[in-house]
Amino acid sequence: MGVPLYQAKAEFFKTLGHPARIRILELLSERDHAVHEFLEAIAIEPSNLSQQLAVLRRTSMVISYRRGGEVFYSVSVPEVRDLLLAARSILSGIAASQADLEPELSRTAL
Amino acid sequence: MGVPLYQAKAEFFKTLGHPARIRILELLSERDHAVHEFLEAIAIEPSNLSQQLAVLRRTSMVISYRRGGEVFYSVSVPEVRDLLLAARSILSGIAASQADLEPELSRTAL
DNA sequence: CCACGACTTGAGAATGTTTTCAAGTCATGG
DNA sequence: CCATGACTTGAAAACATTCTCAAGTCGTGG
Repeated sequence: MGVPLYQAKAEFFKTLGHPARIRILELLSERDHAVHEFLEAIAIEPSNLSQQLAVLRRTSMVISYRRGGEVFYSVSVPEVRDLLLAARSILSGIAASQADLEPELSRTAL
Repeated sequence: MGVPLYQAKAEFFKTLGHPARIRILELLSERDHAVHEFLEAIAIEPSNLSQQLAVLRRTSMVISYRRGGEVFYSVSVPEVRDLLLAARSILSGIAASQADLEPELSRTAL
């Protein structure tokens, strides 16, 4: 028998539970990116980035391919974009009923 | 200024990233439950359960109320149910292209 | 063919989360 | 009014993730 479903779900959400991985997925939901492009956008050490990308690869959320000297990444689960949008709207609901973090919600795409 | 949005999202997903918390939310998405009902359904120590409930309370995903001797919990963010469903379907997509955990996907509601 | 840029890997230290245990609180039935 | 069942809290131990640093791979331009 496989892993219980609720545990697979927990692991799935856990892989979304890291700021750098969220940023990566946000960027990828627009278009494929090379690793050095993430480095420009994300404020993270190359080796740390590589490990976060490895986490996303292991869970099959992204795939990588090489083109010339660069390595590109691509989302393999397009629905993740919906999840990011859903999180955004849930967060804005929670924020509305409380305080904090709200101003940010109006300016960004995801 | 508030917390950056991508970080708030990561924290949000992190609170979903625990098997007991997933079970709790699954049960709550059907109806309110008393703490002792979770205990019957979840295989977890009372104090551990209480801590996981506290995590969900802190992030405003559930609220609790007391009725007589029992404490009840209720989801305060109904959209979470959609997230659980989305995760289920994404997982089934990933599983279909690989192996493992698949059999479980047909029998359960969330 | 070899030096360089682009990226990954491994290993350990630093942090964070989860679990457990003992000690509470709170409401009710006796 | 106090014993009991239902639940929560705090603190420490156990476990897991993240970060950093040094060393490595892989292609390509010179």
